Amino acid sequence: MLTSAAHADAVSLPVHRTIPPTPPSGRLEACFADAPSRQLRSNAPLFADGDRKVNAYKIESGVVLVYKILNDGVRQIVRVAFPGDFIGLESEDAHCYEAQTLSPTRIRSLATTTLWRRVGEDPGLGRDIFDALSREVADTRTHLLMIGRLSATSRVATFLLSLVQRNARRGLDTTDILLPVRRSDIADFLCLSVETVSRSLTELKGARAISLRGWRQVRIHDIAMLEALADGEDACMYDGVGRAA
Amino acid sequence: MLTSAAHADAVSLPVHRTIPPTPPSGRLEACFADAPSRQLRSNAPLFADGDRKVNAYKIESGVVLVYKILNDGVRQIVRVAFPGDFIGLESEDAHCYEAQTLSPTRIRSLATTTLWRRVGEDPGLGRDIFDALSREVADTRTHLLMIGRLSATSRVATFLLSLVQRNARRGLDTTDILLPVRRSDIADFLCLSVETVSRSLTELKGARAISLRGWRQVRIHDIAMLEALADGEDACMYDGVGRAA
DNA sequence: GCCCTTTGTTACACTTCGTTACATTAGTGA
DNA sequence: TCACTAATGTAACGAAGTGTAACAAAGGGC
Repeated sequence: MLTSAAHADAVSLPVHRTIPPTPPSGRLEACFADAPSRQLRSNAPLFADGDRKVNAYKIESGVVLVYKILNDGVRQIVRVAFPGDFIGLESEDAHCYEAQTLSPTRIRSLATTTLWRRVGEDPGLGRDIFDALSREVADTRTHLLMIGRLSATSRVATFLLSLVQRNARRGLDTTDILLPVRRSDIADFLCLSVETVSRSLTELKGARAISLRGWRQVRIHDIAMLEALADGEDACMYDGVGRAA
Repeated sequence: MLTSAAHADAVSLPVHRTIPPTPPSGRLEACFADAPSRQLRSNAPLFADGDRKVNAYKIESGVVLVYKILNDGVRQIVRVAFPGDFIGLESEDAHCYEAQTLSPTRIRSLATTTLWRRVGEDPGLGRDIFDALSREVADTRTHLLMIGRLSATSRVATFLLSLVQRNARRGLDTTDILLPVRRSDIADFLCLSVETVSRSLTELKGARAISLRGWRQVRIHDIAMLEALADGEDACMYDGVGRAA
C-alpha cells in the first residue's frame, strides 16, 4: 500500500502514544495570568495571514481555528486550539496563518515586546517558550504523518481519539464527546472531503466503536476498537481483546 | 477536487513564496563555531527514535535525513537537512525521530546543557533558537500543506523548486541540480510511491520543464513552467509567459 | 570488458477518495 | 407544532495514485 512498507496490509501511526508528558513549569502561564483579556464572539478573526505580529495569545475559553486559505480557496486548518493553548507564539515578524474563533471565546493578549523583555529578566520563561514551540513542532509533524500516511477512516478515528485524550487531560467526560467543530472543519483539518468524513463516521458507527447523538455528540463505545481502527486495522480484524486477528 | 474549494480546477500552494527571509543575527552559529566536529560516513545514525536528547547538531557538510519508522515499516521523512542546518534543537527530553546521514557528513555537536547555560548568559542566543524553531514550525506546516493538498506532480515540482532555491541561497548552480537523494527518499518525503515519483519526473520531463541526465542530475529548462506545475496547473495550460491560459 | 547489484522506469489491474447530485436530519423561530 | 434552513448523510461514478511485476539503466568489482 505504501512506500517502503514491510509486509503489512495496514498503515499505522503511534500517534496517540507519542504525546509528551505535560511539562509542569508554569512560567509562561504566569506571564499571561495578568495580561488583559478580551471576549470575542463566534467567527471573530484574531489575526490574518500577513498581519504584522504584535501579540501572542492564550485561550481562556472557547475554540480557535488556525488555518490558511490557499490560492484557490481551499482552507487548510493546521490547528484547533482549546482553552489553555497558546497561539501565535511561533510567528516571527508576521503571521502566515489566519486565526478565527469558532465559538464565543475569551483570550488574553500579550505584546511580544513585553514577552521578550520578560524573557530577558527570567531565562526560565525562555525555556517555557522553547518547550511550547517544541510541542508545536511535534504536533505538526504528527499531523503531517496522519495526513500523509493514514486512510480516511484512520484519520477520523485518530481525530476522535485526540479529543478523548484532551478531555481526559482536562478531567472531562471521555465517553460522551462534544465535537467542537462541524464536519467541514474536520474535513479541512484532516485533508478530506466532507462526504468522506461523513462516510468514515458512519463506518466507525457501523463497527460499533462509536454512536452519534445529534450532530455534535459522539459516544465512545469501544475505545480499543477505535484505536485499532486508527491504527489502520479493518473493523473485522478487531477481535475485541487486543490486536488484530 | 478538494474540500471547500471555490471554483478552481487545480490546487495550489504559495509554497515557494512563503519562505521567510533569513535572519541575520548569528549567535547560534557562533555558539556552534567552536563545538567539536565529527566526520560521519554514509548511512550513519545520528540519533534514534526514543534516545535521550543530549546534543544538538549543526551540519557542516553532507546531508542528513530526519525520519520516523511507523509501526508497519513505512518510513516518513520529515526533513532533509543540509549544511548550515541545525538538527535536534526541537526535541525536549527525548528524540522522537531518527536521524541518519545520507552521504559522508561532518557535524558539530553541542551538549544541550551547554546550550542552555549559554542562553542564560546571552538572551540574544535564546532569541536565535526561537527563530530557528519558528522556522521549523513554518517549514513543517508548509510540508503538511504540500502533502495534504498538492497532486503528485505538484509535490515533485515543489521539491525540485526547493532544491533550486537552496542552491540559489548558497550561490550554487540553479540550472543543473544534483539530487541529494534517491527516488525512494523523495517518495518517503512526499508521501508518494517510488513509481509515482518516477512517473511525475517523466511528466515534468515531457512538459519540457526539466530534463534528466543520469539519475541524480536534473537540468531546469523552464523554471516558470515548473512553478506553474507546482501550482497545480496542467502542462498544457502553461502559455510560456505568465499564468495559465 | 563482463557480471552482478542497485536503482529507476513503465504497464496494467485495483483501491481509495473526490465529485456530483439528491435525500435526510437537527435545530430554529413563527 | 410546523415549516424552514443549514448542516449532514448517501449513492453512483470517475480520477488519481498504488502495488505488482517485468524490464531498463547505471555503477562497482573483477
